[in-house]
Amino acid sequence: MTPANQSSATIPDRYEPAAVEARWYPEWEKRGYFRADPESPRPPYCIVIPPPNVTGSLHVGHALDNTLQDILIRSKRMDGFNTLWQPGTDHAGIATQVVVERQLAAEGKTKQDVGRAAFLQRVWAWKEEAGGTIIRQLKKLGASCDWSRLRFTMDEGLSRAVREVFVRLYDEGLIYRDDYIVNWCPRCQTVLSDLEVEREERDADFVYIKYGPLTLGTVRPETKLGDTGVAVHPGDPRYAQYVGRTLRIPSVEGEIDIKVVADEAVDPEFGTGVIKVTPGHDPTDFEIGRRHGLPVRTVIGFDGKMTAAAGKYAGLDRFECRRRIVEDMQGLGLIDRVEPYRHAVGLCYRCKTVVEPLVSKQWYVNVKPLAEVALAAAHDGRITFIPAGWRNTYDQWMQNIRPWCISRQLWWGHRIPAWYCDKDGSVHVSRTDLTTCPKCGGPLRQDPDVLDTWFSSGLWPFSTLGWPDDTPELRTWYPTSVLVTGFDIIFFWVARMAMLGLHFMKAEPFRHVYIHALVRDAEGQKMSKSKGNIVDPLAIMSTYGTDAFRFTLAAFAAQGRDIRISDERVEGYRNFANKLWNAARLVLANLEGYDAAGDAAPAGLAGRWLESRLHATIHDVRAALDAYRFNDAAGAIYQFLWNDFCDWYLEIAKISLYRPEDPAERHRVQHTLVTVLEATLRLLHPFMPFITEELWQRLPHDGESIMVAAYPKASRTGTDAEAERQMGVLIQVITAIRNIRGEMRISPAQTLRVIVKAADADAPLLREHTTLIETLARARLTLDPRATRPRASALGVVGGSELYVELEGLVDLAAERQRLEKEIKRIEDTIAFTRGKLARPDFTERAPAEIVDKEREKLAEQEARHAKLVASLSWVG
RNA sequence: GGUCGAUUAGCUCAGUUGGCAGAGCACCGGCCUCACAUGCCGGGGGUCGCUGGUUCAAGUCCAGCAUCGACCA
Repeated sequence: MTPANQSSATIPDRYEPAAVEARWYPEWEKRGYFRADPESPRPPYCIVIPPPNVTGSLHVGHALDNTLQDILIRSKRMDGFNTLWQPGTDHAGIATQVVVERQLAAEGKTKQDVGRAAFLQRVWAWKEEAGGTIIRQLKKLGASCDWSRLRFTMDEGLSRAVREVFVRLYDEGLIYRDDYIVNWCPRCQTVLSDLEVEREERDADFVYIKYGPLTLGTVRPETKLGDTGVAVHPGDPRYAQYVGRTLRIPSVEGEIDIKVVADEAVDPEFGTGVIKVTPGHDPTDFEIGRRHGLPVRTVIGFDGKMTAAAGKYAGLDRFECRRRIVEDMQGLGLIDRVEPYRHAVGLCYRCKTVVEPLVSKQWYVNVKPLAEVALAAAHDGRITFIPAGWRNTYDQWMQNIRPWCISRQLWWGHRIPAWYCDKDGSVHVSRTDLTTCPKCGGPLRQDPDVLDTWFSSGLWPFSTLGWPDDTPELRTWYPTSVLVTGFDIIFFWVARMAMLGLHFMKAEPFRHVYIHALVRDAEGQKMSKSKGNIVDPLAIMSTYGTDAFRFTLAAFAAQGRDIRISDERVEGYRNFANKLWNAARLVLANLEGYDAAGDAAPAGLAGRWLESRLHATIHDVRAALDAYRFNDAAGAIYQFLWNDFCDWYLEIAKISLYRPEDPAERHRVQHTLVTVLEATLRLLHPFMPFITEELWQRLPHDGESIMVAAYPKASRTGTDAEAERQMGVLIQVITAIRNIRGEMRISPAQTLRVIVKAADADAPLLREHTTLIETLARARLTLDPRATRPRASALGVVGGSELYVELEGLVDLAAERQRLEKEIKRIEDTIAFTRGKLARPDFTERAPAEIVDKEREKLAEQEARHAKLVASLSWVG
């Protein structure tokens, strides 16, 4: 046992987080506490970090996500598990490339100017420059990741995993190339997967165009140039006569031929029930076109401008073309009418440019078979969602899953391992780079595209552990224990990790998926740079301390809710940290003469009560953590520390500490203070790692760091019902006296004289703890079983006992009369309620006997209390 | 349009098997009481969105409605 190593004289009366945080984190890291050991015989516990963008910086969402992970990891580590928190970052293909392109643009250059190799060199340089930021920030947050295992999606091992997966899926026929309609971002110059397109409601003109005998509505008149048909619902009698015919109709480009087809996809209720079919520029139309053999006519190019096929509109921006074509049609009398319309527009999730559906040749994963396995794993409980409701979201997506477009027209990322032979037209997919065609020996060129970033992060739970090699890490920690992330990422990560993990590892990548809320600002708005309502976690940490920030996040992490964060809320928990600091200061200031090694006599009533409360708290915290109820865990500790420990026990302890007539009693109190505080610090450590380490080191303790001390266990004999009951009586007595003082507006400086007519059952208890009551209530007690109520006194009733607080000369009695009347009114309401309940035969006959008995008991108590209060009215008249 | 969620004190939110509504902040009153004014003591404040239903008993279960939100199309 290490003795307290610093006297309280040197401890400031306010907790100053900055110095403490700066001291302990490097120390923990230096001592290797974060390091995981795959050879350890202890039970494994593993979390892989959802990898943040390597060149990004920490936002509040990361802070929440990683605080919760750290709470889990630290508590499990302390609890004896062989924990690995696997850190890493991803290369964020589009986002990172955009940044570097912008840097080049500032120099007046494009990436084509510098060329692919030089461009990639610049991206790597930028990655080296910016790549450390988020890692440093995670350390600032206190994250206890095993940094020696830091991985990056584009490092050598993970790149090998990516290639292995690509080749295997290709060999299994699950990866293929197809000409299909894709989401194209004209700004980023790349294709996007369905998931990477965001929807946004926008106002638009719904233009009704005359198509010969038909009229149809569209929000995209410019795509009219690409129309190769019109479609109606097969059951629509209005248009049945036209189906199958080819109409020659006037158009901006002169007369054109349009085929009329019937297709189930048309909603007869919508607009006129006729739609134009533009297979080259609309996903639905593409499908309709395929079903009816309509040709694809591409009129908008990859640059977002009209192509040569658009005739006189060629070269115009697509939106400019829209205006012009409406004008022209208006001139030709081809517009029937224009109506306002609100519809969802697809936007690039990185740059918010309106996505253009285009037909092109891309690589796809047929994820359907993988999804079926992933679905089954969630159904039979191998993967459990917490809260369970998120499984629905996962299920629905998995059930309706569509082929995953994985190629991207970017330079930054994993180059697709496919080579084309122009001589014989063959395609070769390979684990190793190829130079000559295996078939004809001719030259090969590699596919210029790279893979979707999410393709590599989908492998994360096993690629980071060494796959495709059979490593000790994989054997020890796969499947991992839990994935902690936000619901916005269920499809991007959770679903892909589940599919790929199950496919390649034949086991689920994680047993639990804990989905937490999204962090919003104080008004409940989603944070965004454009709104300027970004809460900067680093600013909060430096103002209020990392511990306060972490605790705030945990305390608000109730399941299934958004979290609104604001300075005031963090301030409250900053105060909590300060409260703990000062409580410890009080303890440390009173350890003189304390021998930690010496045996303490059994604690007195208050000590036994406190230990019982502590055990209940430990039990609650563990149960809450097991269920990922972080807010309950945080709340239980907060309540115990502030209310039970500080408000009650410390005040009681002072009696013995400040009046050391009885050294044995003083020693017992010291012992309770030290052991309870020490255990509470350990319980709190995962939430507030810094302040708890600092205080723990100053208290007598075993071991070298709280980080590697044992997480408190709730023993079976921990709770002491009798001590809780007895303390409950004392607390009620003290509160009753304080209540009279408060209501009567008697100064705290005034010692009250109180005559106690104790109920027989409680008389010994009250006699034994007279000093305790007197000190906490600031009163002088006279215990007298035969006391009569003095004139000019206030009455307090606790159980069967009566308290007479002498008011002679202190207050006017009308005030006490008022107070009594208020209390009588209140108890009469309660009695009426209870009587009403017991009067109904339905209740007494049908409710369980124990519930009815409880109600009867309650009523008796209430009536006794009422009688005493009523009787006492005459004493103040 | 489909799916899911929310609606509880002035504000932000807890409320896990149905059994007399809780917290923090804010507010009111009293205190610089030798750990802490980032504090201490006391207090007020809610038809638990609306309407029905099940039940002895509903914030809690069921149905409908209203409002808000998210996701998917």
